[in-house]
Amino acid sequence: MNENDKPDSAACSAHHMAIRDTMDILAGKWKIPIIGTLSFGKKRFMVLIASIKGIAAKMLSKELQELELNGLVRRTVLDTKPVTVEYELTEYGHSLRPIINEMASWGKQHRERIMK
Amino acid sequence: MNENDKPDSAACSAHHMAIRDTMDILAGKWKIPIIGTLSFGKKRFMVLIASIKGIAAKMLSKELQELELNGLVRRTVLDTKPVTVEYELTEYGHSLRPIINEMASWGKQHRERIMK
DNA sequence: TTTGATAGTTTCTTAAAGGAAACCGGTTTC
DNA sequence: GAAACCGGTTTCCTTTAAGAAACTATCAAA
Repeated sequence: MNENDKPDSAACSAHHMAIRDTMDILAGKWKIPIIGTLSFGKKRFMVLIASIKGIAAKMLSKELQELELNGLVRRTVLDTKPVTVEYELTEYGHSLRPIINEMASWGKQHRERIMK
Repeated sequence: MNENDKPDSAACSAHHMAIRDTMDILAGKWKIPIIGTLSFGKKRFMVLIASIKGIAAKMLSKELQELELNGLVRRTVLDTKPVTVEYELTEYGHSLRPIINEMASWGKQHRERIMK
């Protein structure tokens, strides 16, 4: 294979597509904070609002919907006096751990590298 | 530690920041295709334009500048008849491999999961 | 019956990302 | 001298992401 050839562009673009899928799922300002917060256990809507500094209700609800759609988060309505809603990471949601950890450690050493 | 507490919010937000740094570096529609294409070897500007389907000169040049700024890509001007410019991944650029591979494999199985 | 809590939605506005097309400066071949 | 090649930049426009603030529906306690 010559360096300047496109090597198997079909497999290659499937590769890029898979990466983009993953990026899209984690995209936006709030997905990581939300997943990070939920990784410590289930939380109600208002608790999330309070835990994630700066997030607005609109954003939280929108991002949670996307995460739920992708099967990463489970939403449970509880039959309490004022209705409460609990959000938690699914098993599948937890499967993002390795990726997130890799990104965190790369990001950390990158910051150090940039500083000096 | 109670499940509903914020556990060490300082370390936690440093963690999120590191993840965001990594995401930002890979963000945008073209970073992954560019890195992917360069991972097979150095390429000239026009070759990149031709290899990366759909990219416009403006975007390519902008994204390459960012990648260079972050030390992931090296730009070399060659003293040829019409000046040509070669772009290549640095060692540092190659250090993204593990992350990119993890994202690719997670993305692949996610796509399969969504299909069924 | 008014107030407060919960879990959102709606509306309006601004900021950032991205694309299409034209342009530019240097060089070289016809 | 005209046209072409290379590596961009500029301008203009559209789309998308995000934030702030107000609003809604349901229930329960005071």
